[in-house]
Formats: sequence, structure tokens, C-alpha cells
Amino acid sequence: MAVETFGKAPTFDEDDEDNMPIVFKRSSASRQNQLDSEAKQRLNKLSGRQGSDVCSANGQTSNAQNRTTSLPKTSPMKSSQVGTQKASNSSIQASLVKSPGTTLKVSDSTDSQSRHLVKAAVKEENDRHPTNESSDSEDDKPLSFRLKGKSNPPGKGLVPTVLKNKVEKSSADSDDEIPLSSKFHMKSSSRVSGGNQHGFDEKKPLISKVHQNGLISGDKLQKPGVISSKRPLPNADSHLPQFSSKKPKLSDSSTPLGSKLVSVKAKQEVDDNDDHIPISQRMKKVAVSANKSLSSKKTVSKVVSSSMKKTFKKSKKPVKKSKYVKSTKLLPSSGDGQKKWTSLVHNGVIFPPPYQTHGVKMIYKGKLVDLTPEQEEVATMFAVMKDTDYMQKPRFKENFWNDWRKLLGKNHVIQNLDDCDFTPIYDWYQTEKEKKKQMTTEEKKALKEEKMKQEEKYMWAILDGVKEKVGNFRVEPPGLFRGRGEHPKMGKLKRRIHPSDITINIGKDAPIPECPIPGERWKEVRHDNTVTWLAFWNDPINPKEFKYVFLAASSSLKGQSDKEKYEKARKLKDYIKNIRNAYTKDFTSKDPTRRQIAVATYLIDKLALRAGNEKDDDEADTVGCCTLKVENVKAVPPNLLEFNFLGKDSIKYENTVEVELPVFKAITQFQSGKSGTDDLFDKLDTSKLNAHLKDLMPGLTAKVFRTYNASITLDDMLNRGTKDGDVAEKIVIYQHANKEVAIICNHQRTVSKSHGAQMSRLNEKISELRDILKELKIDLDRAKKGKPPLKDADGKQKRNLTPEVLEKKISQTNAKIEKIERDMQTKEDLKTVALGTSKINYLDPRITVAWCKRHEVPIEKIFNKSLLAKFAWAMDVDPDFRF
DNA sequence: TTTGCGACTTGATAACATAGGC
DNA sequence: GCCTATGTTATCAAGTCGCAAA
Repeated sequence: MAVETFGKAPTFDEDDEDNMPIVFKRSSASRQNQLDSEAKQRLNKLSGRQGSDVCSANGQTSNAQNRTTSLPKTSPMKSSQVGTQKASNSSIQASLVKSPGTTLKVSDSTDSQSRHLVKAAVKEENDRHPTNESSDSEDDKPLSFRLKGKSNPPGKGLVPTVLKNKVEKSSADSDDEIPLSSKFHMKSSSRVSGGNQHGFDEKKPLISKVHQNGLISGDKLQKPGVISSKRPLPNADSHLPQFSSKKPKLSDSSTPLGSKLVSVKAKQEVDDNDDHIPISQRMKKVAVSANKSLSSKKTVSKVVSSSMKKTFKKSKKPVKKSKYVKSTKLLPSSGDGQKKWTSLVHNGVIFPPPYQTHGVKMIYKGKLVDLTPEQEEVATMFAVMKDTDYMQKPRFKENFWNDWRKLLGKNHVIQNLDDCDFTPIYDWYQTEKEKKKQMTTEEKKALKEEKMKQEEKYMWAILDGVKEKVGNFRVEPPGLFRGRGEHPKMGKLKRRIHPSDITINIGKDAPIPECPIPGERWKEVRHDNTVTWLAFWNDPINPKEFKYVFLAASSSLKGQSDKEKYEKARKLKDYIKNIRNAYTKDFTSKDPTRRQIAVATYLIDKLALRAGNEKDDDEADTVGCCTLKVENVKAVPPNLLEFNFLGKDSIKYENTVEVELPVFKAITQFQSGKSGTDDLFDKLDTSKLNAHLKDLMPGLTAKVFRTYNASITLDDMLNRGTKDGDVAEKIVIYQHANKEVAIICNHQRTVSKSHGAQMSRLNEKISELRDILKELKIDLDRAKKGKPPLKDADGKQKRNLTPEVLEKKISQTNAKIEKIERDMQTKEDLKTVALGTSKINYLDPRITVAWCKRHEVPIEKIFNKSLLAKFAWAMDVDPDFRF
């Protein structure tokens, strides 16, 4: 096996007490009733200093998934690694360079729509700022260099309470103060010229690079934005307290939190301690061994896997005819509220086809009923949901009935829902579905092509001369609202959206998209380049809210903000020690607000809880950290906290954690004198919390902790866990790390209906193989004695095989059994865990790409086509990249 | 200080496509 | 070559968070 088994018994480094891990284990919390009992029993510890599993509230010990492991210290990247980076990176880059010279690039698509778009784009392009600069990503900067000047004393504690030896790092030393443009001038290449794979304008500093300790950075390099019609452009630095027009709320409180805590940010620590490692990881002592030097130079560090090369080659391939390409590059950065684009051309949105009546009559009180097409359409929406869980929900039926009734009118023959029989419509729908299924491959293909033809022109936009995919160009069709959990509005009619509902956003000089429905017109056309949406309409269920049409995840615009997100999370690494220090100190603060902020931040950091905005009464009753109710947390002496609440999407969060005593005490204090439904953090909301976090680190918000902890967990587990072995074994390591992150983030999925059947089938297969194995062994014995093999089950004489051949067969069969057993284990482990969400949203793709490069794992074994496109910006990362 | 608006990101799952077993 | 398990993509709901107005 290529790896240490993560599930092994913990081994702590007893000698290095300060590095003793904090125990942090997230249970695979369950969806309402779907959690397997195993996961339910998982016990999580937050601050234990012992490696043993702790009994959960129900008295059971945690299982293998909850194993406690501790981690040794991570080391900053060795300076000796630095040298290899450029070379290997540049060779990769070389393979990635494409379409130099022009802004408008070649595309593989040349339909007339596209030509039309290009024309407009060219016109728009002429207005563009001609000197768009770009430079290479900070990835090129080795971590060791980025942390230059930072030192960290060895043997530092992991738990904030035991933190010591603060090493002050002048903010001026931080290379984050330096405009990226100057840091990477040697590699800069203009996006306009098409020479930069990234396409980032690194001169536009990342949010955290804009100001630190009040220093002006490269922000001034940014081109002036176009004035928004909506509201004045916010100051690019408005996220920083000192420039904010709004005073951070907490600074108003009796205790001057802000001033005291701001000093925290100036202290930056080197990562020779574990503070940048998520608590979850620090607590897991992976028995790291020989592969400690994983990140050190192996010859592979210069090697790109063949498949990876293939991928790169593909993206490099110039596309035909068109003057633009589907971009894999990133746009010049734009700050919040700043100009996001200069030219934008697109064809608007496509509408669902008008309703076609089927004429199937439903039954009311045993009699067939005539419905108008409008009434029939809504009745059909309801009828086809017969097999869903919504039909068991009275609220769903009530809401549907209220809306449908309005369409029926007061005097309609149908007077109540209970006497309605929608079966004829349901049966008709099933027949239609069956017909569709029965279509020949050719018919299906033709249908698909027809659809593609109709949609082609809406699929693409040209943003600053680059052809980009549009994400959701289809207007949502009418239907019944499928709110999650106990959403008060479930079942309501989501009415049809018309062009007159839609506001289009497009470049000033671009042709206004033709309204696809004759005789109708758009609600409004705007030319707002401070936003990225192409169109929006008001959500018919909640008219105060909007539905937007954005570019696809693979677009430069999204890639740009994705990268900024991860850079911000990476920056937290430099601050995390002091942040943890600060909140630990405040666990015992006399100021209750301060105490609540400290404990909330702790929970967000350690449990990856979401911020928890306030919700309206017309939304499902779910909570996040700031909105936790007293009843959601049970304090079990001496220091256990049992969390039980519905989080986003009404996914159940169940987790028992062991916390530091001051946290436990604080929680019991917050609970005292309150009823179960009262707010646990009554002096807190997300804006107060985030205002406070911004005092600690520019741009820091609650959600950054999730990204940070997810990515650092992956980075750490991969680097500690990967050993030599074949690709399949390495992929198992990756999945394991991915799974840990998914568990930390509570990303769940429903157990597939066929899970049980699949497992039994695999079990059967294993026993078949074992029988075969037995026979082979007998035959081998006989062959060795020169005897012929026994007859098979049908009584036929088997072929005479040499002992060598039989031995080979035995080993092949053993390998097959092992593989199935491994697959079964993985399947069982992952049956309630969704790996995709963290991969898409929380794991810095550069960690994955760099790891693949280091370990010769083809990147497409980890990222599918969509992810490869989404993370194009991360593909040329240096193999030595660490989060 | 609170509320609401606006613009995004994050999320589970339904629908669809495809690979691989028979 | 068919069928189905599995993987991928589309869908749209539900979060976060900044900002401005009340």
C-alpha cells in the first residue's frame, strides 16, 4: 500500500508536548434519518490532549472513521526545493502557451451567431483599455520565499491556550505588501497579447494585498472603473476597517475590541508549527514516516504525467476559424464593485417552450373534469410529483391547492384537493416517459442535435473579446416550488417567466439581444460593467430575490474570483495562530459580547460551521453558528458539547465534540436563564462577527475558515499520507483526504437505493472468487505432484496447467479479491459522504494539481472534464506548491 | 442599528451520458 | 450489442456578505 493507513491507532509524539495534537473529529453527520448508526456514534473531540478515543454520549466508542491521530509538525517548504520550481513550471507552461499575439482568438465555432458576436466584440474591443497587463500567479513564488523572514520557534503548542513564543513579523516584511506585479515582473506577459496562460493581472492586488497596516499597495495600478448606474463604486479598500465608511459595529461596544485586536494581524508566524494546520488535522496523528520528505525533490517534480500532458496539449490546441477562443485564462482582476469587464456581448436567454396541452382529463369525485390549458398545466405539475416525498407533506399540498385554486376560480367544480384524482395525468406522463425511453439512438441523437442547434447561440458570450461559456442561459421553466426541508413555501406555483420579467446586462456597444418571443420585449437593458450577470429576473416565489444568469464556472471571470478566494484562505494561514490566540484569551473575557464572539469564532474555526445569517419566517428553519439556538447545543459535563441542528439545505448536523473547559463554561453561561428556542449567541449576528474578523485580517469573513480548513486538511493529508505505490493506491489516498474534508464540512448525500444490492453482489463475487481460489490451490498441489486437476462442477475434466500458470492464476484471483474488498470498503465509507462539493468549492485545485505532478498521478483521475475546465487557472502550478 | 437589496457562492439532487459487464 | 451501474452535468434552492437606506 502506498500509504499509511489513516485509520491506524494514534501515535503521539510524547516528547513534544507542545505539538500534541488537538483532537478534532467531525462525525459524518446525518441527513435527517439517513445517517448510518455508525456515523451517528462518532465522537469528536476538539481539544483533547490524549490520543484515545472518547466515549460518545451514548457510551459507544468512536469507530475507525473517528480514529484519533496526531500530526507531526509541518515544515515550511525547503529552500532547496525552490530551485526546481521554475524549471519544472516553465516546462509545463511552455506546453500551455497558446494563441499569442491577439486579443481576439480563434474558435472552433463559426456559426453565424458567433460571427455576429465577434463583430460586436471587435467593436467593443476597440474601446478597451489597450494596456491590459498581466503577470504570473503567486504560485510561482515558493512558499519558503513567501514566508521569508518569518521564523517560528519549534515546539510550539497547537491549542491556542498553549500558544507561546509569538514571533513578530513586520507587515512590511510580508511579500503580500508588495504588489504582485513587482514580485513577478520577470514572468509577466500580457493577457491582451495572449501569452499568459493564467491571464491574471497580478498587478491587481488580491484583497488582502491591497492594504495591510494601512499601506497602500498596488491598487492604484488598477484602471478606473466605469461608473455604475446603480450605486457609487465602493472604495476598493472598503473592506478594510480603516477605510470603511461604516464603523465596524463591534468597535462601538463598550470594550474597544477593534483596537486591541487589530494588533493581532501584524504578528505573522512561520509555519514551523501546526497553527496553519486545521485543528482536525493537528489532532490526527498520522504516523508519518519515511515519506516525511514527500514534498522534497523527487525526480517527478519535473515530470508532468503523460495524461496531464495530454490535457494540456488539448487546451493548447488552437481552434479553428473564429477570432476568439473559449478562454482558459483569467481576466485582469477587479476589486469589489469595480469594473468587471470592458466589453460584453451575448445573445440573451432562451425560454422554455410554451405549454402544450395533452388533453388528458383528471377525475374529481369520480367524474372527468375539463380544465383550461393553464389549469391543466399546473395540475400536471402536481400529478407528476406523485412519487416524491413532497406528496406526504401537507404544506406542499396546501400551498399547491391555494395557488391552483386561484387559477380554477371560485366557482369551479373542483372545490377541494382531497377529492381530486390525478392518476390519468400521471399515467399519461409515465407513458410519455416510456415513449421517450424507447426512442432509438438515432432519434435521440437527432432530438439532441435539434436542441443544440436552438441553444447554440445562447451558450456563449464574448467577454473582453474572449469567448466564454454561459452558465445557465435557460430561463427556469414554470413548476411547483421544491423548497428543501420544511420550507413554508413548498408547493407554490413558480409561474412562467416572460421576457418582460428579464433585465439584460450587456456592453454598451453590443447589439441588444433580440427578444426570442415575438411581440414581447425585455423588461430592461443595462450596461453595468461592475457586475458579472448577463441577465436576471425576480424569483417568482420570493419576488424580493433574483435569479441571475452568469458565465459558466470555467470562465475567466469565475476562475479569477475562485483564485482570489483561495489566496485569501491561504493568507489566513499567516494569521491563524494569532487569531486562535486572541479568541482563546477572550473565552474568559468579562465582556459577554466579546466572549460570544470568541466562542463563535472558535466553533467556526474548529467545526467549520457556517456563519448563520438571520432568516425570514418564510424560509426553512435552519441555523448556522450565529443563529444557533440553546436547544441545538447540549453541554455534557465535564466538557462535551453535543450539536444537533439543521444546517443549510436542512441537512442535519449531529456532532459531539470535546472542547476546552473555558469554551464549555462559556456555552453553559450563554445558555443559562434561556429557553431552548432562544438564541445561544444573543449578542451576535454575522455582520458583527465578520466586522470583528476583518479587524483580525483584511477581508476575513466566517466562510474563509471553511475554505482554509478544507484546503489545509487536504494539503496536509496528501503530503503526510502519500507513499510510493501505484496510481490506484494514490487515488485511494486522495479520496481518503477528500472524504475527511467532506466530513469536516458536513457534505452529505443520500444513500443510493441500490447500495444494499450492490454490496451483496460484491460479496457474492468475493465468495465465488474464494471458491475458485480453493480449487486453484488444490489443482496446484496436484500439479506439483504430477497429478491431473480435479473435474469441474459440471464433471468435466479441466485443462492440465503447469504449477507456474496455476500460481499466476492464484495471485491474479487474490488481487481481484483485494480490489473488490477495497472497492467495497470505499463504497461503504462514502455512502453518506459527498466528495464533489468540497472538490468544487473548498479545495484549492493547486494542491491537487501539484500533488498529481509530484506523484505522477494523471490529473484527470481526480478532476473530471468540468473540473479541469473550471480549474484551468491552476494547471500550471509548481509541483512544490503547498497551500 | 436595523433592514433590505443586490450579487454572488455553495449545495444536494435530478436528469442525463457513458463505460463496462454480460 | 444491450443493459445497467456509475459518473457527469444541469438545475435551482439556499446560503454568505457588502452596502445603502431607513
